[in-house]
Parts: sequence; structure tokens; C-alpha cells
Amino acid sequence: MIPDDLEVIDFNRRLKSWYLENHRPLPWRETKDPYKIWLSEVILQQTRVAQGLPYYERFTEQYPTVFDLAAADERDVLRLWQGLGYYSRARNMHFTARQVVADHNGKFPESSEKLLKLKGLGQYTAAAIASFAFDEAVPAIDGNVYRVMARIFGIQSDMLSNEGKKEFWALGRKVISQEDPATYNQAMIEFGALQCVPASPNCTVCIFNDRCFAYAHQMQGQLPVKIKKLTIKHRFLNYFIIKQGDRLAMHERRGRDIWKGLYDFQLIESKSIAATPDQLTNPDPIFQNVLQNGRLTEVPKVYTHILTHQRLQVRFWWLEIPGAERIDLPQGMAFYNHEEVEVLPKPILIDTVLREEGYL
DNA sequence: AACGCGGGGTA
DNA sequence: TACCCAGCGTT
Repeated sequence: MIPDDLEVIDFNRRLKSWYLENHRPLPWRETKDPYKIWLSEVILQQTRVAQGLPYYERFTEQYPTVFDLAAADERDVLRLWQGLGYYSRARNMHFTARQVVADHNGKFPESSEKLLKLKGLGQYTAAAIASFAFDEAVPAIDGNVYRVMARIFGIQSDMLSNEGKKEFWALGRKVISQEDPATYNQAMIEFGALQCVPASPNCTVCIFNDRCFAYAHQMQGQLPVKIKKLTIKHRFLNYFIIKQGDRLAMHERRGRDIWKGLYDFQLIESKSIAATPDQLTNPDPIFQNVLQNGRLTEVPKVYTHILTHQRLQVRFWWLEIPGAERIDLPQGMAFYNHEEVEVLPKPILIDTVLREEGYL
């Protein structure tokens, strides 16, 4: 199971040969530019290649260098990120771009240890950039690689526990090719993505089936071990889309909750699904005043929006204010015209509803 | 060490 | 449904 030096050499020879024949041509593999590699790695955190690819194209076009990204408004960065999820990635990326420009003259630090200090770069991403851009011999272990290692080498400890991670990373340091660490890391990731897939891998055609622990013991379905306790929270959101003319009242979400930095509407959260608006309580006198002055139209559909950790049931009401005279909006809210609404970063749910309602 | 953080694809 | 995806930051 734990390979000796000769086995490591053989393993690397076969892995690299497999990679050279089978890898997908992906744009971030054609460059040594640490900025573009960083961009791709952040985009691909918890994100499939197919989903991230168009975002990578748009970001490299809109912000070709770290200076361009650093000069951008966070709002525009979030808007370009819209739909990718885990929006703290975009905020941290923007923050780090500014830091790289301000503190490092626009050049990325050239070791995984230094890269690790940057916001948004964890052990995996720091190692990936260090090996891909600077050929540092440090293993980059993502979900794919955990799976490949657990199966081939028979690692049965929990890959989500700190103890388990230590074991995987220690073995990774032992197995990684010293001659070509960049290709080794790319190959391990690609092997997990294409051959050693999570469900029903086709082991009969696998180049490692003669030395794979999982295949020998028929434990592909058991490995890797991931012990996760995820509690899903049910929430009921009620949105009032305050509208006057073509303008909508929106505000930026703040604090410790989902969609931080994105824009949404007047929200009243309830303990259960609300049939009518008067079942919702909002003591804000300003909102009550808007409610008095507006014409309420309900969006008939109840939207169910699934996040990893929350299940949202969401209702919308249009609250149209007649005329054009100025009206006080609840704290933090402001009117945005059609063009502005379009460019504000919004949760994908909000974007979807505005489209289905014919506003966008 | 545990938890929170999106959205989409697949079996 | 359940699981997974080139994970990270906060507490």
C-alpha cells in the first residue's frame, strides 16, 4: 500500500504517460502566468471545470492582469462572478489582487509557503500555484487527488479530519515526482476527474488496476472515507420588490449570512411559509409606510432554492409605488433603474425571478 | 475541530 | 435523493 522508492518511480512513470495521452486541453494549462493560474484555481474551488470555464474566459478577458483586477470595483468583480457561488472567493480574490499589487509590486510570491499567507489561498491552492507556475515539488491535493490516493494506496482515514489530511499530505510528499511536480499534480487531478471518478469507475481499463488497493478489495464505493455531518437549515424568505417606474429598491447584503456583498430586495424572513403579507411582521415604520402607499401583487410561484447547507422557500411580492414623487425607503435601500439593476451582483435566484417576471 | 458558504450536474 | 465539484475562512 505505502509505496517504496522503486514503486514511486514506476507509479510516476505510468501516471505521466497516462496524462500525456489523456488530458484535456484547458486554457490555464497553456500558461505559466501565476495570475491566470491563480484565477483558475480560485474559480475551480468546489466548482466543476465545465461550470468554471466560461467564467475563466470572461475574467481573463475583462481583467488580463492582476493590476486590472486590483483596479476594479468589488461590485463589478462580484457581478462577473454571479452564478458561481461561494462569493467570498470573489471578494478575497479582489482583496488579494490589491495586496499583490500594493505589497509585492504585482508579482506573486514564488513559494507555496508565502502564497499560503494570501487571503483565499489554502493549502491546496497555494501548492497548486507553486507547482504549476514555479515548479515547486509540493503536492496539491484536492478532492480528486484524495480519492485517487485513498483508493490506490488504501488510505482509510477520514479525508475530512485534520488527522486524515495529515496522512494524505505526508504520503503526497513521498509520492510526488521531484523531476516534474507540475505534471504530477495536474496528472493526479486529471486522473481523478476522468478515470478514478467518484461513482462507478471503469476499473477494467485503469492503468493502476494491478496495484490498486480499492480494486483488489472491491472498495471503490467505500473509498475515500468522508465523514461529514451536514445539517440542512430550512428557511422561509419573503421578498417585497419595491418598484417605482422602472426603478427597484435594492440593498447590499451584509453580515454573516448567505450572499454577502450581493444585492437583494426588502426581505422579511418567517418561521413558516407565509400565505399573505399581513402574516409577516415587520415593525419598521418606513416599510409600513411604503406598504400603505403601494399596490401589492403576488408572484404566484413559491421558489425552492437549494444551497449546500440551506433549503430556501421563497415568495415574492411586487410592491408598486404609483407616481414619481420621492418616498422614504427602509434603511440601506436605494432605488436603481433598469440598467443599474442589470449590472448589480445578485443571487442567481433574484436574477431568475426578475427574468421570469419579465423585468430583465 | 466544527461550521458556514452557492450553484449546478449526475446517477 | 444523495453526492460531488481543482476549498477556504471564521469561530
